[in-house]
Amino acid sequence: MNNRLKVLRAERDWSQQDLADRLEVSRQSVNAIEKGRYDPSLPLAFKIADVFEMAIEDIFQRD
Amino acid sequence: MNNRLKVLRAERDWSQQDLADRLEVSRQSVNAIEKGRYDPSLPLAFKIADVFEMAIEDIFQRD
DNA sequence: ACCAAATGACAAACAAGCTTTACATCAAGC
DNA sequence: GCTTGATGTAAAGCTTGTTTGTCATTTGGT
Repeated sequence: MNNRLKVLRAERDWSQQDLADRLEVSRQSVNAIEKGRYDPSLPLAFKIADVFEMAIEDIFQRD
Repeated sequence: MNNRLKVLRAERDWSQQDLADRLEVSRQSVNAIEKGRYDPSLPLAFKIADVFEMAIEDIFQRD
């Protein structure tokens, strides 16, 4: 899965830590997901979609 | 997370095994997800959305 | 009543997601 | 050159997701 986290963060000028705080996960999780080292769980994907006010499909794409 | 798998299967007259075959996962996984014992991974959620030709958000809802 | 298919559940084992801690690198500002 | 904030990575440990195997129960058809 690809994701647009880095861009979406940049658009809002959020650090990985800022996003991690909003998602209530560790900064390392945000980093790992952003770098594609693993995919978020479905609940976390929903939370991410909430935070960015977008559909999951508009944030994550199959590769 | 709630999900509409049972209904969506019923609409198509698919058994859990039928769906499992299409998703390329075990029947036990379909059963467990359907019964809410755990949530699918994000990649599997995407596959489910593909199979039903629906958005993830229209199949899974936060509870 | 019988049979077969479908469903629900559990256990053991392994894979993937997430946490904390910790360390290294990089860029910006002073 | 030093400090600070942001980023990338790694190890160890816990939790969650998925598999295979197995069994019990339910349901539909004949």
